[in-house]
Amino acid sequence: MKPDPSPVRREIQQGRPFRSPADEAAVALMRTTDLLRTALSGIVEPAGITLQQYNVLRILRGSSPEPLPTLEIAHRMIEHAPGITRLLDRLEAKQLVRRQRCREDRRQVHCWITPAGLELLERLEEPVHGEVQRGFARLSVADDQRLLALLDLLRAGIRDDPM
Amino acid sequence: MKPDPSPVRREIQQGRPFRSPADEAAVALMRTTDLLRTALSGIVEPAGITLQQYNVLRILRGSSPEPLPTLEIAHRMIEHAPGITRLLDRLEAKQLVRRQRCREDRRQVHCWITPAGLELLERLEEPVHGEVQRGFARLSVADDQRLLALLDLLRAGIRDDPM
DNA sequence: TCGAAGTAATTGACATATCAAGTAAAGAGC
DNA sequence: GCTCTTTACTTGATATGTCAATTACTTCGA
Repeated sequence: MKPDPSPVRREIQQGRPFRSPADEAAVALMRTTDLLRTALSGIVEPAGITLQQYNVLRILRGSSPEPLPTLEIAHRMIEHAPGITRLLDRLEAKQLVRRQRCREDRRQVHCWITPAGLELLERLEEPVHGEVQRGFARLSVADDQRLLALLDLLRAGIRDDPM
Repeated sequence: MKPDPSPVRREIQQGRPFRSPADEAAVALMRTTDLLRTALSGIVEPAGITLQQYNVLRILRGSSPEPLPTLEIAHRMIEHAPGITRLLDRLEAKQLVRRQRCREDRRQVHCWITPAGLELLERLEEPVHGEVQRGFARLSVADDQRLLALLDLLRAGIRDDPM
């Protein structure tokens, strides 16, 4: 009797087994994140911002009332974002952030979150948190921490592999 | 003495702690996947295709020599892809897939991978597998399986939460 | 203090993604 | 066989992402 293919293999209807557990975990990782992103986008986008824009607002709230220079925001983002300037253009157009060229170093542009931005974040806080809680409902707190530890290891491995 | 902030918190320079372990794991998940995607894109894109296109080619190789209808490919993709038609347009332009309207059901369009597509996949096979192995080098096989199990649980939770 | 090198951010050209509407064919019900 | 619904895409409009080149400013080093 054939062994049951794993959940990931069933989901993507892959006939052959994966070449290694790491390959299977890599696919599972991307699928899972895609699902999570889709779920969170579904909460954040009705409010008129993308998940990345939401992330930028949270970063700016974190430093507020201090401003952050543009590229510092890019560095702190969850997902690598080369289009940071235009992303900020859009947030500024929606009046959710304010920008001003820095006086001490005139190459930099400082960004702040506006009161409207703070208010929007506040409105989204509970729904986003709730969605994450529901998504993770089947994992215990210990599971969350195991997952976290594995992901930390993985990031360390990906980063210092010579690409 | 202050407790050391977790790796994720240090990476995104977040001052305040996360609201729950699940929230922190969600951020870690997105960061980790972004890193992995970037690393894999770095291997696949020099060959002239995106990671999503690579994924489509692998799906078509999986079913080859049988063709797959367009939307069936979309269903099997790792990452949800509404732009499947144009994605296939690009692969067809590169002569990596071939399409033909289905005779039995003329609404469907059948897609095959071409010999050039198969050859490209073969060239990328080792580098991609190698990159995954190196990235996962710090995790044991048992770790890979733990990670996989946690991700399977998580996907199940995200899917049947009423969004 | 002058030029070379480095940084911070912007811009332009182009590729890709997203969403809503449209088209064509198949199937279901009478 | 004739409408109605559903399915399987396709298309157009628009937003967003990506990469390379450019501008403006600072810093470093002789």
